[in-house]
Amino acid sequence: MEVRDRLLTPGEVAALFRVDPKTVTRWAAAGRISSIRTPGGHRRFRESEVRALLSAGESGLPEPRDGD
Amino acid sequence: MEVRDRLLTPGEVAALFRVDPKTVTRWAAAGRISSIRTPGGHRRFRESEVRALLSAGESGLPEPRDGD
DNA sequence: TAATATTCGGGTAATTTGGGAT
DNA sequence: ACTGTCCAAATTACCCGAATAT
Repeated sequence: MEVRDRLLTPGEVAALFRVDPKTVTRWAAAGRISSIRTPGGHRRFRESEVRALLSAGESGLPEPRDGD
Repeated sequence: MEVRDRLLTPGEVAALFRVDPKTVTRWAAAGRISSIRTPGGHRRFRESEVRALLSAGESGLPEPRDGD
């Protein structure tokens, strides 16, 4: 759990998952992904969490890890 | 193996292979093709892997599998 | 301050999922 | 063994105007 983590915009997260930015907003509203709120009400997402979710697919093959 | 790879939707993969989207889902469930899951449960596929599969099998010989 | 792009909200189509029967 | 179709439920995409970000 990194203390210092780069924040991604809804548009950036959407591009990584190949979904609409509004879909990312729904994930945050449903608690499927943690989000930070700017004072203006816009959402930001932790890059480490997003990358972890992107790697958590079902491939049937072993996933490479740090240190391999 | 790039972490950041374009992702394709089940419908797009199905169109490329000229099969029903459900068939693509079965390939993913059987581990024949790796897939990423969105937090909502929908599948995404790596474009590089799909193109590799589309280019494979040009030999005219049957593909070796477990049990052959 | 102004200008542009993005991200709010809601509402309604389209797509995907999973199971089951053919 | 593999694929295409039918179904209901869930998820996602696209529409708008207004607010926020840079």
